[in-house]
Amino acid sequence: MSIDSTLADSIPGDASEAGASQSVKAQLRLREMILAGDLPGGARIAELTIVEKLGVSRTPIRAALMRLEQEGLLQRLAGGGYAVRTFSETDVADAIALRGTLEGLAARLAAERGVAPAVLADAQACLAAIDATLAPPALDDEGFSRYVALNAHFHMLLGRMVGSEVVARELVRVKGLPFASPSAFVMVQTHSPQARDLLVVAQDQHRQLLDAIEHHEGARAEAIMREHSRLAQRNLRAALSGHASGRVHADMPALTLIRRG
Amino acid sequence: MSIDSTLADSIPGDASEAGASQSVKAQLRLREMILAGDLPGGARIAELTIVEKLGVSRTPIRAALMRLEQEGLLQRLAGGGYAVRTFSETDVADAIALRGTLEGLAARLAAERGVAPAVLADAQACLAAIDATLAPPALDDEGFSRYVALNAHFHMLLGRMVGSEVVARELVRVKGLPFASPSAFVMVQTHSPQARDLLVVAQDQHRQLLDAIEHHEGARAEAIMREHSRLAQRNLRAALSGHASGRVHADMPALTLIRRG
DNA sequence: GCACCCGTTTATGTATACATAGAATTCAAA
DNA sequence: TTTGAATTCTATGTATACATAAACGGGTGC
Repeated sequence: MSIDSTLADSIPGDASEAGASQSVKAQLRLREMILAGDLPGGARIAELTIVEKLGVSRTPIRAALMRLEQEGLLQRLAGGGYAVRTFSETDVADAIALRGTLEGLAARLAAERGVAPAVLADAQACLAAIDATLAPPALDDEGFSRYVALNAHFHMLLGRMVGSEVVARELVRVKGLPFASPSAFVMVQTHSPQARDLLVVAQDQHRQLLDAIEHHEGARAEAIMREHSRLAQRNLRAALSGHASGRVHADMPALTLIRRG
Repeated sequence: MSIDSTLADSIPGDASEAGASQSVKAQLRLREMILAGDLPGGARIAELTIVEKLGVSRTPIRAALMRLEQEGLLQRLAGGGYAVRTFSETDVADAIALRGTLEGLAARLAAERGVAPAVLADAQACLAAIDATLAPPALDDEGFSRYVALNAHFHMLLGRMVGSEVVARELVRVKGLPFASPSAFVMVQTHSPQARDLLVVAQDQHRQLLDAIEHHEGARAEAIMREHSRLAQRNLRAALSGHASGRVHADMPALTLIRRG
């Protein structure tokens, strides 16, 4: 089971900077800068500024900017050029709901059409690994990190369970937004006492989902995934209240882009 | 009520070629060529070929190709470059289901959150116009064309009824594929006796949708939109059987891109 | 002192030249 | 004749020069 492959998709070629084309490197570095808050939300992005910051010419920069716009991180301005997009609290909630809806569709289709045994086995193995991670009564930071990676992997496998290329594609797109990803706000709860319990609940939903899919229970599978996405909504709210109280979490750079309304 | 504005969105700036930037013009012309079958499905697209065909330089061509890939009409090849994407029958069905699911989400959100009276009034006016179009007992080609335009307008208004920018955005994206649009295969049925009846059914669903939204009946609104999208599935099947029998409809250029499995 | 106009500057849009990697073709040798 | 290797050609990735439009600032006139 290749967990690391989770990180590699959505970017053409390898995600590591070595050997990647200039435009991909620029895309990665720009995204990093945006998420790190180096380019604050709403700030106008001028090509020439980026050129002298990254040291590559305008052509690959332009390509990277176009892709980041498609990704949803940038916004075209009226007179040309881009700005770092900001998101209202409602935007984030809607993005999570959108992901839940799409994952619900994916789950239903997988249940109705059946799933290749190999993928199903991968999913079972992934859930077993999550169980192992959740075994200790209290989790350290490394345990949470492991959970995040495995959780992302499981949700990626859901994309593989859908027979549909079209749906899988759109699913990847929606998960692209930094805070719409399945494990976006998990780290925020790390230091709360109920943190592990939330993950236990999530993991149970994972198991029920697989059970529903295996028994071709489409409606049940869909309902589970929708409800599953509401865990992210809860974590979002927790993250934002932490944000309001001034505690900006280093693990959650995307919080910078969320404007409180 | 500006019906024509329906056609203009999804393209930055004005859709008419005059005054548009070279890259937008190239994008429009390329899409036209693909849909017309000038660039057959699966064919590799070389930048230089397009350059000499359209007479603009590589830079705007590259931008246009990137956008068309994002739109779903082109596919990146492994060694760089693009190919005209083809779609299986299942792909098309999935795309329609995907649209139905997203429109269902939009309808539910609209119902739950409420809709601005002005937009609701626009929608009512649109439905009245459709009623007028469907009034005669038999429809000529011009009547069907009118229906298609009004139907597209109504579905566009659904995007405006969602409070959510994020959802509306994704909805536009999904409707971008030529055969996933709400009135994609309507014209195919033109010469069948039950053609008008299908539109009457669709229009009734429109009315029930608005009723559900006005009464904040979220689940009902969602269910209606999902079922509504199944009309397109039916039309798709009819179109493909016509396609199989050799009758290629001039009104349905997108059929060229669908490969029969 | 304020407003308007003109020039300058800076941004993006476009064209094109150069570099490099991959594919295809051709020639030679077995 | 077939296979392999080398060369050439072609396609994309990259850099940069040029054009144009918009915005900012300064100057002048009222």
